[in-house]
Amino acid sequence: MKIGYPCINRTVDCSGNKTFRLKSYSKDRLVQTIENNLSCLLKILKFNIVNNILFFRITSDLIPFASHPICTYNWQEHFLSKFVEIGSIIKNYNVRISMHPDQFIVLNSIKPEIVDRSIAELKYHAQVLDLMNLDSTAKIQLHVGGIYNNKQKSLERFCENYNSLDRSIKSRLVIENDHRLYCLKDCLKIHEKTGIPVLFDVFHNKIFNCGESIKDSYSLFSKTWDKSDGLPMLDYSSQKPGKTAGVHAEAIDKKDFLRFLETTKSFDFDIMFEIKDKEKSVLRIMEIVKSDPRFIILNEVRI
DNA sequence: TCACGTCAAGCAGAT
DNA sequence: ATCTGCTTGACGTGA
Repeated sequence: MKIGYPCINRTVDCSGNKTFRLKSYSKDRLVQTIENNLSCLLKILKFNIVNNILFFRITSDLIPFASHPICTYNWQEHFLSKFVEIGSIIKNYNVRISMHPDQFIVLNSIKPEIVDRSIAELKYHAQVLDLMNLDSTAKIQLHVGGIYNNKQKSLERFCENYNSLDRSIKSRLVIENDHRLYCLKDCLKIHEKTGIPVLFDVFHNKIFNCGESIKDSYSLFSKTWDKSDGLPMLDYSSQKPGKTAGVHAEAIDKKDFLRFLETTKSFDFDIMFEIKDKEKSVLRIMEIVKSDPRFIILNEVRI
């Protein structure tokens, strides 16, 4: 069991998700931005390792415009040695990696051009992980997509489009229950048809579910992960008090999380904290869970 | 140097 | 018709 956080670290003195406007695109600007983002990613990973944070979500902004037609530069080759270096650190310290393409990626869209763009973006994500030589336990998590007034048809369209994907994408793609359209049960249906693993979002499930009992949820989603997929992944967050349902909290609610650990003590998975203050909440929780035998702890790491 | 409108891209429900 | 939330900031123009 590992605990991680997504994309951004506010403690290190760099920003690993720098980008620029499409209007100001140039090869030089691209190279310079990627250079910054990759160096910062390495810095964040080292920070994480020293602090026993062994799960991390890499930002989709790593390579700006990677799947946009404007980007014809071979960044893959130009930065190959950097990718390999980062990948070695990840593997040497047994770090778990995920990525989460953003809301524009809709594999079950009714518009073919959106599906095409989405596949191009998935290809970019898979490529990043491939260039780092990571195995199939490094995952790309995606929501099922839209409903378009017909959930059954839209669900089937997801399965068809998933089946047509390259092996390199399929081996990394997992689906996640969202907070208003596709519940855990829907995702499990898709798993039955395609074999795709299901990532469980505890917070989304609280806001929107199809009546699955909490206890069942953990064993049901865990079973969708094969040995080659690694430990099941789970997204965890708390509601920001006084905000509309679905808004993520600023910091982790310690009591709520300890209760969660208690109810799930017969399971093992990797937990992603979707919390605004990122690594700070993870560090606070790490202090508490250090003694929990389920957690993987590195001792006295120098890097 | 700073504030703030806007940024490649989608969807659906709320306002 | 427009805004909100989604992993979220950060770019860059205008003063």
